[in-house]
Amino acid sequence: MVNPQPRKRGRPPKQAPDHGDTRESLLRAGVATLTRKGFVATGLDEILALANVPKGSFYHYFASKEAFGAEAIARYGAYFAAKLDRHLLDERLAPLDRLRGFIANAEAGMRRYEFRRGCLVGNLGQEMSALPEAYRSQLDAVFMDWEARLAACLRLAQARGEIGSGRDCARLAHFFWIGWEGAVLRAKLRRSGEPLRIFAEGFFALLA
Amino acid sequence: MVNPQPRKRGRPPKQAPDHGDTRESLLRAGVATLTRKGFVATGLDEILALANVPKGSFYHYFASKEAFGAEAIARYGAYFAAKLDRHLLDERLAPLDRLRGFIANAEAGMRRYEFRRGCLVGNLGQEMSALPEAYRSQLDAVFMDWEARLAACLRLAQARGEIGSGRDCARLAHFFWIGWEGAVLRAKLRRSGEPLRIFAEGFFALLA
DNA sequence: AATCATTTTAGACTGATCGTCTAATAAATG
DNA sequence: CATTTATTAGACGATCAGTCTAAAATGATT
Repeated sequence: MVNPQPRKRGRPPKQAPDHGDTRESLLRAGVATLTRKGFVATGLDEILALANVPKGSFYHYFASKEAFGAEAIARYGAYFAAKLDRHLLDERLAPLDRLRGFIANAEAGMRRYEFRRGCLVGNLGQEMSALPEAYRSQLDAVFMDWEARLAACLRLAQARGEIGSGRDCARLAHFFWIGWEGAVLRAKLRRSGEPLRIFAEGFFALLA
Repeated sequence: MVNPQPRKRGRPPKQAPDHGDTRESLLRAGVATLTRKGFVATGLDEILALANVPKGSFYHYFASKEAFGAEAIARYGAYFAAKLDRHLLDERLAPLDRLRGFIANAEAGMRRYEFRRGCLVGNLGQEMSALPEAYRSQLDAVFMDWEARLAACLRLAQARGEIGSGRDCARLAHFFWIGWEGAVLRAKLRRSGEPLRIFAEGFFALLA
């Protein structure tokens, strides 16, 4: 349960900074649930129950499920980009070791939820043909953002001679995220981190 | 529309061999729709309308939506395995060219539907946490079947020295399907065959 | 302090759609 | 003609996203 305490009716006090707290709980619960079950399979009632927020509040803060989903995508995209940077910009490690660190961390994260949660962006991407068309460009933009961050890291490795100088790092980054989403999908299906490791191994073999 | 003619109530005449036709129409329409929209997002009404079959008939032929889905998975798995064999066992081509042929054919197939249809097995795998648990082993088995067929083809290439003799072809095949599903997902999202080509290029680079 | 305005919540309600089921219908069978 | 078997029509309750009204609790105004 994300926010177990009950809420009081009426306007909240100003010094008790409830401001945006309900909204925040909803988004947190939404990201968690969408990451696990996807958009179509997730009912508002489920998010509401997880956040301990009454239904009446939802439509006070969000215009629709579609608008809520768009914010959840943005939220997840930013959260994940920050996590990525924490690894890929860590100057204590060699560039490729940073990527290895991210991969290990991602597997640990999936294991923590018994491989039931995947990637929100991947989930919604797969559902695209049943989703609001406006999500398409948003999801694609998130991928491109992640790719740019990875490409920068790969270029650092390339400058150190750890990636052949002829290789196109942007293309390699593209390749990585294409395959990584497949690996996450498969890890969810098999309830195992092995697909993540198999893909990672292949990816690193490709760089040499 | 898969089967446009209307149906009469009551037991059908014997000489007009409708036998199994309704059921067949349902499965065909089901595979098409599940390949496009996934399991949860697809309502029975949509399949029924596509097959031009009345709702009451559905539960005459199938015990439940879950049972119907299981048959659709099996149907798609077998259909796809046959398509795979048509390429991978084509002795007129060198083993790796057979794989290239399959990839090109798959891209053409996706383009034909404007990249709106993906892979039924991949779709349902992604939805797994909202699906009947019984699907898990079934979907995994389909993947393993496809992997075995690809691995055999790769071993042929290895025997011809086109893949390093130290490489584990089963593992390479596993890598391929992990990444391929990611590429299909991305192709759907971008409405473009480019992700398929980028993944394929990387995969072949990995073999050398 | 009393009043008013604003923000938020409670939860019943709507219409659509979901998967499922029963009773009726029509042909085959004896 | 009576019975059995195959098929369908349409009703059913559950659940869905989304709406709405009234109540409640605070801030602002006087």
